[in-house]
Amino acid sequence: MDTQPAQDATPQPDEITREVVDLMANLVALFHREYEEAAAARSLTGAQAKVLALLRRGPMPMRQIAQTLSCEPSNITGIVDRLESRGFVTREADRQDRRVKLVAATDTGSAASAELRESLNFAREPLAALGPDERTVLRDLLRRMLTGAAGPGA
Amino acid sequence: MDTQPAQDATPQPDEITREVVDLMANLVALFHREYEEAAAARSLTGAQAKVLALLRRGPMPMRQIAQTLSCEPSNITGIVDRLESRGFVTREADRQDRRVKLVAATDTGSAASAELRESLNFAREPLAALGPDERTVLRDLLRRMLTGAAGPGA
DNA sequence: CCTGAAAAGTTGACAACATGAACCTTTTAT
DNA sequence: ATAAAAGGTTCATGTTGTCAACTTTTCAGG
Repeated sequence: MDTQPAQDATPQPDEITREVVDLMANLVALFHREYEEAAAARSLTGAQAKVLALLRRGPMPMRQIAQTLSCEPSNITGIVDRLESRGFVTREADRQDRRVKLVAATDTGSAASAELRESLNFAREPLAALGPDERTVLRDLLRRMLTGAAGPGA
Repeated sequence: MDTQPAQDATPQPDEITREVVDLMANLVALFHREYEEAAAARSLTGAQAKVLALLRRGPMPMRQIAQTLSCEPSNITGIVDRLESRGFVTREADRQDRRVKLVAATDTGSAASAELRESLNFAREPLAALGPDERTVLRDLLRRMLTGAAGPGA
């Protein structure tokens, strides 16, 4: 295990970084599957669950939803259509700017979202392998990673 | 900081766990977006890139691909169709069992996959916030989480 | 005031992904 | 030899995603 010097122009990623990326990819895949499953168990798709989760803090304009999820506004139209037709959200025009449609979760929607969130906390297998102290360390590391990047606050 | 005793039947998730789950969800979203972007930059979809990544270790039957990605075999048919039509993979019958179709990456396919993997290592913004020691700690934690769960080995 | 540019959402066409049922081929068991 | 089972594919259907064109509302100049 000789430490190889970073060569000239290419920022050669060290072994640790490479492995962390791989592990992360696996964890992301696992997380993603479980999220989809948990959503499906409540007859929601992943995308619908994500939108519903965004509305936990209050109503939000279509455009902002699209920006937060990094997709086209026209895509959100369809997702909200389906959520609305099932009574999970409502659409109403903003008083200040009538171009804006504020999407708000109904009680049913909030309940479904909260329930899903709770189920995630419990079903999350991977975390079971870590003790309290380790979770704290993990939390701090994740915090650093997220605030350093595109941290949307809170 | 009083340690609250686990109450009776409900495994009340502590604050730390809850926050870790939330952070994880954000990180997963970020990772996912970047993966899709990196794949799109090589005119691959996320699903296609995932399949191609699976073939890094050698040819694999359709069914096994489906199982690994937790989806229906019929879904893989389409994805492999598109990869094949672009020369990224080949399909050939297994000698032992001619029902089985072995999907193998072509040179072009392997190159694209490797390139994407490399680009991930470098583009991974969140990791930039962590120093070498912290990455090591993170790696160990992630390892524990994955081997404890449904670790498919390495 | 009025006209035109810009912003927010929606619509329509289209491709990819995902599922489930029905089907064909090959293997395996009886 | 025949039936059951396993691996893939096909078809129908629904959701997600993009892009371009369009409507409505707001805002900026003249």
